[in-house]
Amino acid sequence: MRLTKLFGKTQREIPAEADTISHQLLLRTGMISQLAAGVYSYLPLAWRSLKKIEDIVRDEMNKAGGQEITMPVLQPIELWQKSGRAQSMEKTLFTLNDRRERTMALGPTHEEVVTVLAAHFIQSYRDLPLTLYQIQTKFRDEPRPRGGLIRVREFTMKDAYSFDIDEAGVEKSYQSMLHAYENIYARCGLKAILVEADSGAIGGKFSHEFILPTESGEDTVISCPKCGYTANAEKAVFNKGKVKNDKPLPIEEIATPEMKTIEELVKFLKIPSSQTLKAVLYAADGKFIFVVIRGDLPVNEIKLKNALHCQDLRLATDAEVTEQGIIAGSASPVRLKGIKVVADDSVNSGTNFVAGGNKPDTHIKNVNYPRDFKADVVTDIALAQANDTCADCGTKFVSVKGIEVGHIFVLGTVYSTKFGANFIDANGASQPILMGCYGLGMGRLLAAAIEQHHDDKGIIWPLPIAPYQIYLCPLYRDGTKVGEVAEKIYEELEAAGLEVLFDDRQESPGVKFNDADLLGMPLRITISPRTLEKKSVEVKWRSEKESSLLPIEGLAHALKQMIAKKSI
RNA sequence: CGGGGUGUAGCGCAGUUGGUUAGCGCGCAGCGUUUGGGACGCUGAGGUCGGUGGUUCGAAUCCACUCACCCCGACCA
Repeated sequence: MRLTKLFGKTQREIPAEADTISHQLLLRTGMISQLAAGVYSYLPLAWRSLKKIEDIVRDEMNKAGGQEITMPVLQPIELWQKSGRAQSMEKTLFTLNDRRERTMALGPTHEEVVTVLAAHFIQSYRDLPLTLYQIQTKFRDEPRPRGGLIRVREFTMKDAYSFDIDEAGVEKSYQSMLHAYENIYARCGLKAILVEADSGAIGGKFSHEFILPTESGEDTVISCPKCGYTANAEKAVFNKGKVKNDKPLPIEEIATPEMKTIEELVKFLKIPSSQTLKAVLYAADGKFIFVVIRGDLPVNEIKLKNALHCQDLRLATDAEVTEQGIIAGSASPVRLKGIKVVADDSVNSGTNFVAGGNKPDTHIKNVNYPRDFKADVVTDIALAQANDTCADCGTKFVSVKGIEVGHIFVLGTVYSTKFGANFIDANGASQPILMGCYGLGMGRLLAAAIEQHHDDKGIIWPLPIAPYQIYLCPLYRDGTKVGEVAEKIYEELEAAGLEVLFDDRQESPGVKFNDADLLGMPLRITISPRTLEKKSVEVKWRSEKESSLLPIEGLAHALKQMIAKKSI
């Protein structure tokens, strides 16, 4: 491809709206263009790269036994009402009305449709196991699109669905997908880590996420450097330890003037925060919830949400707190009546805690569970952080931020039961099909790849997903043969099946080199009077500092070898 | 939805105690000189100052409403 013909231009300045590095680079290279919040056009360079990622994904899906299909984006809302997700996904679902005023949804994912499809065609255990997948556009009205391609409202996703007759079969399907995912990231030249995850709104038994570590990531991964335990912070369990375990003493009110936060209280009383109980007030689907947790631990709202089985969870407003007769800054589970209490199991990790007094400027000493207060639910609702200790081996956790680029679930019979997707087993009995689902965001993977592979000059494409393998960069000079030779080399390389982006612009060397670095094709070939004297061209990997000379004679062959060697 | 911010040329910005022809840099077009890390000169094109309504002799500038986009939180590939 000639740069003078390529649709899309590089730009020197960083667009003001872009904060994330991948977003900045995608815009500066002219790969994407925004139409609305979370809605983008993909220009030729981005599209080529996406196609390469698709090819890899498709290949691995096929190898894992998947069959490619395409399902409708336009879906009757009744399907979503039947699964219950019209409610649970609520505003995320894009809906529209057809001319007969029937409501349709633009598919945010395809569990409903694929289950209906499976129900149509699967009758016997002989039809199973089966894995179907598609690579296709999804629509989600995200509350907040962000970071360029990292979180968008219209995006291409590879989604696969497995169907099995029993647990053992599900396990097998799940494992083979897991391996396919690992292959995909490796083949794209990306380092993804496998973490245990919360299964979220899709529902189901257990799940894993693949996270690409990068600073601008939305997720936090907690891992144990010793035993290898790795989980999303949303899900991670940890050892909360034991704190002072003295004999329970009688409760006692103490004056704590102006002490509203745990921090202030701890300073004032000169005790560790782990010796206090913190109250956090929530509204869960509009109902008031009193949460108690040890003072040194943050609440994990995902775990809390799961414990409450609620759709919507938010902090209670000041007005709601006051309405319940609770004194903010001194809220207490002791002597609380008529309010649902959820306690983190850390309330059992010690004795004689300091808790709120539910009176202004007052706290209570020597609070013990369950002697002094009751909880409707006691479970793990604490958020794991770096330096917490591993529940398995007691080592301190480390944490890393990253972007979720893949998520796999075991669904069980959640959808098959709702949509009557059954099969006849070997004994002639009807049973619901066991399902799994496996998602992978294509555009997000592209963005994450850039996040992981760039420097201050621009992108450094991993070879397998680079839009072009080679950046051909002649430095024109009047009265020399540079132009002529470049044209010839361009034709030869293309003829040899190499992917070449030919910078045929009449620009100064500085401009060309800077664009070469910005665009980040893996190999740069420079032709100048200087190299021509030696009947050579200069070859340089974008990822490396040093360049070398290669003879023009047999160049295509030599480059192919370099590329083949790099691909291994 | 809650909190914060920004809308002036394709991009980055200035101009905002109201004052007439709205500027600068990059980019773009033409000509010339240049050429191994974003060269230089000259000439030129390009603007509903996000929108609507108001105040005023006069609004990019003041007021009201509104829209869009970005960032932080709840959601997710």
